[in-house]
Amino acid sequence: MTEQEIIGKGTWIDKLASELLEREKALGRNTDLLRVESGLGASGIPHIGSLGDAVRAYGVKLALENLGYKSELIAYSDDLDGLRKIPEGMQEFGLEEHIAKPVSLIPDPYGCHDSYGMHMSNILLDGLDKVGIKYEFRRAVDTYKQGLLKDQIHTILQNSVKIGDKISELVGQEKYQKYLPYFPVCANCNRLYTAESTEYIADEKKVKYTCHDTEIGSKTVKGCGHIGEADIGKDLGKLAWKVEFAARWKAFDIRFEAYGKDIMDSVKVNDWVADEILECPHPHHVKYEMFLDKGGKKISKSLGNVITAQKWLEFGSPKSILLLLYKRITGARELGFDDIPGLMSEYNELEDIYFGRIKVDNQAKLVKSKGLYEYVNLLNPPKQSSTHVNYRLVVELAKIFKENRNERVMKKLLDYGVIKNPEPEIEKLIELAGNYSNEFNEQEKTQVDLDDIAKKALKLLVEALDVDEELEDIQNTIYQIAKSNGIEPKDFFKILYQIILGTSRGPKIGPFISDIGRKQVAKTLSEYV
RNA sequence: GGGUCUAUGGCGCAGCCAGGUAGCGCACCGGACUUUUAAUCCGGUUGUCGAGGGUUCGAAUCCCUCUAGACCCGCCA
Repeated sequence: MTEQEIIGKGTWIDKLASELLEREKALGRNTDLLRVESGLGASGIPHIGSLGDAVRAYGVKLALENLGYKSELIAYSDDLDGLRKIPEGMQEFGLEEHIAKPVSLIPDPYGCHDSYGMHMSNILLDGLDKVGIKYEFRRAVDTYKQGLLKDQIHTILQNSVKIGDKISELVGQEKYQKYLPYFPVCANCNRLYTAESTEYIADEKKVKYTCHDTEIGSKTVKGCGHIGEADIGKDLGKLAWKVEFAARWKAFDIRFEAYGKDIMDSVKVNDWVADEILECPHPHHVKYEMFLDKGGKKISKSLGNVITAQKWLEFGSPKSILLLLYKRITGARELGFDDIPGLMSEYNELEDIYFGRIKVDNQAKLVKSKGLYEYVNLLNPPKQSSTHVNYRLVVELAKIFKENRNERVMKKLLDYGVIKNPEPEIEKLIELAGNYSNEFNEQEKTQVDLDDIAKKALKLLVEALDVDEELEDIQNTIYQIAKSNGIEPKDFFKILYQIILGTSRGPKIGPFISDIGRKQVAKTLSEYV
């Protein structure tokens, strides 16, 4: 591979940006400002996958800028979507009565935002802020209220028959051969979906509707019987997803949008609508797989396995999230909090490559790794490398030291010669790794089988540890006690590890006992005698 | 019914999207060190890269077919 074949920073993001540019040039469009878009769901608690959509779109924006173009990320909250079901863990808020209402018209159950939808969007925006992503925030509710899509809605409704047929042809959904792809919000009961559009009055730009019972999932939602007209430029109502993106792409002049494979069909239809009905070439796309929960491993029962950015950041750095999202886009991936330690180390490794401390022979791979490092730092990499401490090591130490953790773990790291000075960065790492060890290394109190001989030996050890003067050699003491009581030293050590650490192995036990404190260990052991 | 992804030592995975020496962790084996456990350190073994075909000087990587599994869509957004 030669130098000139490498585009930008050599990552998939650069390749995508360059494809986008070539396409724009071929289309002959103005490239003064290349907008990229990310949709934010607002009906449920945002998963890390929703964050990924925006983070990756931001990556493309960075790549475009790096190639010399101006770009901007629009984060668009779909807060006119109706609430379809009550999310896990939110049963107690009495949201039943708000089913089918736009999430921006439902009060915030937590009382801290102007609506339910804004509360949810805000969790995502907060996540973006925390990892350093910059964006222009827009809301569906404002977009429709201000009539920003009215021309596109008009064109779409005038062509509804053609569109309905095409939807049926492309994805096999026949619904829009019968109904208009526009859902008014009922002026009487505020519900979406119950109000069924029956007719479009093109001259007045109004949609006639009737509010009646409808099925959402397996439940029936009551309509109020209201018959009304909705002005597409003023009144609340929204396009069906199958055509809405296209309208938005044209109105906002969007040139790139990534999408998850779950909405592949919608994108296919919207691309056609944009190209053929609205006569505005659809944006460049990339499809990504969904993150899946780890099969069989229940990581966080209480939280229902939802991985939010906020939860992730209790254990991992913002960069670990960015690395996860930028290292790859293809491929199905099972994701869990137990990926954090690996990502934390991988970041350090990338940093070493970037600063030349690790040699990489393959030139293309070197460029790619360096590029990835730069993207993880949002193309603003540090001037010098940070101090590296292995995350897993800190987790192990945090497991041992629960009291005065920061101080004692730091001291151990200094003793081991892993670090030269205590640094705030390391403190943060101890905090993260400490949270991780608290959450995932719950040691079930192992049932330790002790016979009388073992108990006697244990008792002798307790007495030996529980004296005031310093012990010369705890390691040897343990060994001697085992031997003189007819226990295999191997078995005796195993018993001690089981009691102290809940595992059958561990660090060299003499110095380890000193670290924890002799008296403390004596106390723990005495509970088994 | 339509679609997407995945398949790489015993186990878990990376590498594939821009073809160029098949890698990592765990496990396993050997050695060093410690009077003796464990830990640690050093070294080592383990592969028809799911099957078959094609492109190429060269394929885990690109293309086609097949097999198995997972997921998504076929309510709605």
